[in-house]
Amino acid sequence: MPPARRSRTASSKSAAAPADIPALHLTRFLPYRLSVLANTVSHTLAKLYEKRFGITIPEWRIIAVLGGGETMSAGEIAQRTAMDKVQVSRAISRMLDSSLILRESGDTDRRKALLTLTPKALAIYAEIVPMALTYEDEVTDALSIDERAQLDTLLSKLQARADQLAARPAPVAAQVEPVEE
Amino acid sequence: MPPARRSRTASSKSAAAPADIPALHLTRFLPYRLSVLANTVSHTLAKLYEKRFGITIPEWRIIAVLGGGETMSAGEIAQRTAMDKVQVSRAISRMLDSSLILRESGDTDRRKALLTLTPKALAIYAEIVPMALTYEDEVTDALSIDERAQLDTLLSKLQARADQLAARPAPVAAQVEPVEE
DNA sequence: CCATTTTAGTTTCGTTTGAAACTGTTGCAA
DNA sequence: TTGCAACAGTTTCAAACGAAACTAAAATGG
Repeated sequence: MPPARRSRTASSKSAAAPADIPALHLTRFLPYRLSVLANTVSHTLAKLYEKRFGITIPEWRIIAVLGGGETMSAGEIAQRTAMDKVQVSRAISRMLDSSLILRESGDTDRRKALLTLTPKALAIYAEIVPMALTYEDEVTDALSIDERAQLDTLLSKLQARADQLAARPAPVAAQVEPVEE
Repeated sequence: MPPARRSRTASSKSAAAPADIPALHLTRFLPYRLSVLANTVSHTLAKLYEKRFGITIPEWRIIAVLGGGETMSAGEIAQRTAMDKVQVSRAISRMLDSSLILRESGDTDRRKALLTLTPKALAIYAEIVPMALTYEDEVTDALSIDERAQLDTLLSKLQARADQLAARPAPVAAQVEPVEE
């Protein structure tokens, strides 16, 4: 069932009486729901990774993109994992310490370091991928086949829109001085 | 279109050759997609809140649940916002500093503090709710009416399942010693 | 060529986080 | 009662984070 939509009456700015302010219920607020769901899922998975392999989510992501045996630069990893370069840099230095990754500076461009997984990391990859996919399956088991396809579509559309809105410069017009009582 | 499902061949544990390991593409991996989407959305919204009102997401959530003018304890807030008590405690102390919240210790139970928004915070509530709903609308504008209903259903089902899986005790059987090369 | 800008990645710094320990209060039970 | 467990909330400490400054190498262009 479509959620009952709240009415959006104009709000009087100084109202201490909450009566005419449109209500917002967090539990029906999309950003909140997404955040809670993503959190639950990530957290569960992170505990699994941590317990079994002692790695964090950033490290797992790097293993995931390099798991095919490819070699790439930190920048490429950042793009593919949607992490920023600082996060990638730190994860890589942790992985160097635990010899999960190999770094050799590029031949043609000495700024770019070529990164490859070590056999140790590849062994983790081989074990962690089935684990991750199993967990994903367990979650999506809550859905019918049709619903899984819907989910795929919806997530893509929402991400595209969210990206678009995120890229939009801050609404300058609404820039007013902070609220005072 | 339903995402092409990856085959799940058995993996040889020590394989340094990546050939027979089931592939995992982050961009199709549900936990990753959820995390990126939730992140994009939260981040965009957080910047809006911060710019306009100088508040963080935890503070916004507290304002959201107390915005009706109700009074409740920190514990209740924690439940309703899905934040843990530490996060709530810290947000409240920030809000006390900026006089967004009022705390009076309970009469019958002096452990529980009764929390209420100040008029200043209610004014923020009145302004922020339309902003938040507008952003939500902008995001969901990417979807048809049908799709919005689907989204509601899917998120509820996924959250229920994720909660269930999170509550499940860690798979003890899989507890093996860390991977060594 | 040399000076400037751009790019790749790292470091730093102040803040936020999460887990665990802690304080104070209430409820329960011998 | 008083002694102990459970509860509400806070503090502490170490790890993780993000933004911005920084270093080093390549590309640009006058």
